[in-house]
Amino acid sequence: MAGNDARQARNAERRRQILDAARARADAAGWEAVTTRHLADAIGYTQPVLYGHFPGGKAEIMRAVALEGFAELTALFNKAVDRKSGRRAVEAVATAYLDFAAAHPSLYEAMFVLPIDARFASDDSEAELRAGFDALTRALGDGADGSTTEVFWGALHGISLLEGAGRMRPEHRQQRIRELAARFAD
Amino acid sequence: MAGNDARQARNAERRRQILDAARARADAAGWEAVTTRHLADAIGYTQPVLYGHFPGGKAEIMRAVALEGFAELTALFNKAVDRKSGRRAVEAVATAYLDFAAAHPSLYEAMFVLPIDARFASDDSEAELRAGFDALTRALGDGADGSTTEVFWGALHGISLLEGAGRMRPEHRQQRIRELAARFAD
DNA sequence: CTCCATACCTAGCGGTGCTAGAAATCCTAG
DNA sequence: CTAGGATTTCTAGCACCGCTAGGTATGGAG
Repeated sequence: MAGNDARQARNAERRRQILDAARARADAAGWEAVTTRHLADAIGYTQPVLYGHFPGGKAEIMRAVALEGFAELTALFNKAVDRKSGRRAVEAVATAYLDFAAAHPSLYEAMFVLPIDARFASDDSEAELRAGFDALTRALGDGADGSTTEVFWGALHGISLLEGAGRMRPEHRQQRIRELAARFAD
Repeated sequence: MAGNDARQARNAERRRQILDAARARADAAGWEAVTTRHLADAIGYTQPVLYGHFPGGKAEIMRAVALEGFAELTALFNKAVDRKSGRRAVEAVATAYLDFAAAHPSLYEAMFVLPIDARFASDDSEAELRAGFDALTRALGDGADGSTTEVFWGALHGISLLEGAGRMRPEHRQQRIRELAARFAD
C-alpha cells in the first residue's frame, strides 16, 4: 500500500482538472455546453472515469464548482467592506456582488440560478452560503430579523440576472448602485 | 378556396392546444418536461406537426407562452394599482408581482429567466414587456431616469426567484414586502 | 510467475430536439 | 364522377444528451 497517497494525489489532481475544465467550458459556452463527453475529452479519459470522481454526475460537478464560487464571493465581500461602514460599505459590497456576477456569469448561474436544491444542499454549501449572507448583513448593519438583508440580496440577485440577460441599460449601472445604496444604507 | 378560413380556424385552435398543453405541462413538471414528443401526443399528432405551427421549435413555443404571460402580468399590475398611490400602490404592485411569480413559476421562468434573448425578441414581446415596466414606473412615481424602477424591478425579480428556490424564509414574505415598499415609496 | 484488485474503456440504453422524404388525404378542375 | 395536384400528416432516422453494465488491460503483492 505504498502507492496509496500517490493514488490520492492523482485523484485530487484529476478532480481539479475536471472542475477547471467544467468551469472554463461553462464560462466560454454556458453550462449546456458542458457535456460529460467534452469533460472526459478535456481530461484525456472516457466518460465513466468522471463518475468515479463525481458519482452524482454533471449535477455534482456543478455543485462542486458552485461551492468554490461561494468561497470566492465571500472573500470578495470581506475585502470590499474592509473597514468601511454605512453607505460606503453598502456601495462597496453591491459593487463587488455585481462585478462578480458580471465577470463570472456561468459560475454565478451555478451558484444561484440552477436548481441545486438549496434546502437539501450539502452542509458545506450551506455554510459557505451563510457566510456570504452574514457579510451582507454586516455591511447593512441589519440588526432586525434579517428581512432587510433578504430584500437587499434579492435586489442584487435580480439586478445581476437582468443585467446579464441584457434587460437593463448597461450605462446606468453606477446609477443603480447609488440608488440601491441610498435606499438601504440607513 | 372556400375552406380557407376553416383551415385558419383549425390552425388557430391547434396553436391554442399546443400552447395550453405546454403551459400545463410546464406548470406541472417544469420546462424540461415539456418535450416535443409529449406536446405532439397531447394534441393527438406527431412531432413534425408542431413545427408547422412553430418553426422555431420548442424555443418559439416558450416565447409564445411568455408573451401571454407579459400581458397577464401587466393586467394584474393595473388592477393592483387601481386608484392607489404612494406607499399603498408600491405595496400592491409588489404583492401582485410576487404572487404572480409564486402562482405560475414556470410561466415566470419562461418570461424572465430562460434565455429568450430579450434584446432580439419579437416587437410584440418587447412592447408587452415595456407596458409592464411602465406600470411599475407609475406605481413608484419614478420621475427620474428610470434607475429607480430598474432597481425596484430587480428586487422583485430577485426575491421571486430566491423564494421560488426555497432560499428565503416563506414566513417573512409580508415583512419583505413592507421593507421593499418602505424603501421605495418616497 | 501468478493472482487479484484497481483503473479504464467499449458499447449501449433511453432520452432529447429536430427534419428529410414517403404516404395519405382533401380539394379542385375537367 | 373521376383524375391530378396541393396540402397535411407520418415514418424513420440523425446527432446529441446523461448515464452505466460488463469486459479488458494494467500493475503491485505474495
